[in-house]
Amino acid sequence: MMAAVRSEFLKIMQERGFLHQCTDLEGLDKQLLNSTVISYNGYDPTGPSLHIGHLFPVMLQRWYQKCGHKPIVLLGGGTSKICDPSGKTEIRKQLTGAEISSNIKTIEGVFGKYIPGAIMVNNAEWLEDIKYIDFLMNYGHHFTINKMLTMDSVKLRLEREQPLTFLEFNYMLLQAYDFLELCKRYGCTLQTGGSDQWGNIVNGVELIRRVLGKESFGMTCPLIMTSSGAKMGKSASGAVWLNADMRSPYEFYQFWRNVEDADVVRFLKIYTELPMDEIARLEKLQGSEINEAKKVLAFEATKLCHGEKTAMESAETARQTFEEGAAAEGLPTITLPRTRLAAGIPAFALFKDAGLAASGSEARRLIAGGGARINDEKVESDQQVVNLNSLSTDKTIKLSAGKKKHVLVVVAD
RNA sequence: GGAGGGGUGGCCGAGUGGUCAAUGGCAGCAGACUGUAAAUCUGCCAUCUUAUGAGUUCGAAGGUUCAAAUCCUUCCCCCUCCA
Repeated sequence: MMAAVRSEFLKIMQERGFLHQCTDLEGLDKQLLNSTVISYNGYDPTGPSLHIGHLFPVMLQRWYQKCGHKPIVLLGGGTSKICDPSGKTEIRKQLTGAEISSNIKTIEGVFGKYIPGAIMVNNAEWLEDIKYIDFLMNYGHHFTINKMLTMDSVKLRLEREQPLTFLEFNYMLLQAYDFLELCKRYGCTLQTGGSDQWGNIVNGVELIRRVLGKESFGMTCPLIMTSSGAKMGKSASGAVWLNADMRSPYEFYQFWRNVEDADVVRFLKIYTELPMDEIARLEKLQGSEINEAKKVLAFEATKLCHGEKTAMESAETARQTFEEGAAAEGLPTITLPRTRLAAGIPAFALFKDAGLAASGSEARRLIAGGGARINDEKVESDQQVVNLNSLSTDKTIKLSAGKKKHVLVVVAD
């Protein structure tokens, strides 16, 4: 059983399911109790937005700040050029400098929302100018190949007989160096991360001890999977991004609204800031009542990401759409010129244009499978023509692919 | 450097001259059942064009053949063992 912790932060981590491993739980607890501790969590800007998978450490850092400590958000502008082999079975494509800096630009805003005022640094700042010989001389002797080979990230690749390049092999050294650098610059003594980061984190703690003779800590969160074993963050139509221009708040809301029963409570603890006793109350719900808990989850999570007003709008859109079967305004929308509609559009083409199918063929398949509806009426043929007569009284056409995906077509004069 | 094994659709993995756009599993999509859940059952699932259609696939390029993912040649890449 885990030792009883006394600091507010660790208590929260424990009861909400954030805690997986810690290099020295008691020691860290004491530090947190006695002083303001500075910690960091690294994010590699590998995409143009963070997605739900990133939210776990973000929430962790948010709590950390709330508990009166100082979180540093480290953007891996330098390390993402290398690709972390941790948790990956094969090499990922390398990013160019331009991609990385454009990613950083779009990602930064999200941190501002979740962890306002956090220190943000980019490790390119110190990694870019590293001199190879100097680096080897100063730090190379602190690492042994023997130990590096025992690291899961390395061992796994070797066992699976998948190539691990020297480039990737170096990732852990650079991450350890990051921690050391942040310790020197900001007095950072705690690194957090996902459980796949454990090896990298431990290396950093070790390096700090050897180089600075200073104690530091590492803490990881469990790898979050859905109950059915899927990785967090993907939905039917791809990653669930946090940036509103890549995934609308309504869709973000729907992602949470649609989680499996078995995940609701766990997600409430992690992805919302609802008090524990409130969560305990929701936990007691049974059967279809669980939908209430899902609504709370969806609303709270959306509120954190997109603000309360938007969350309410999303909830309302969902309510109208699913509980009233209406064509709610907040649904994703496409606009068509009146002339085009007047000329008549075959159903399959319209579904394609609305983004409900990736190609004409896919739209045909959807229609053939009986999953396509126009204004809630099943589309019988892909040749069925949609024209001005299809407009409902409020000048829109509601297209549905399956029961959950709806798009409104509005006409522009 | 030598010997051997291998590269097949998002992934795993069959197929070793025609019946192969390619068995099966996973993932995905849709339908039924439900609670906007899970499980289960059913259908779809390389791609594309308004289609009982089409040009293009089995690492790459050539060749043999009426006919190739399957045979031959060259090349690229990966793995194992030996040096």
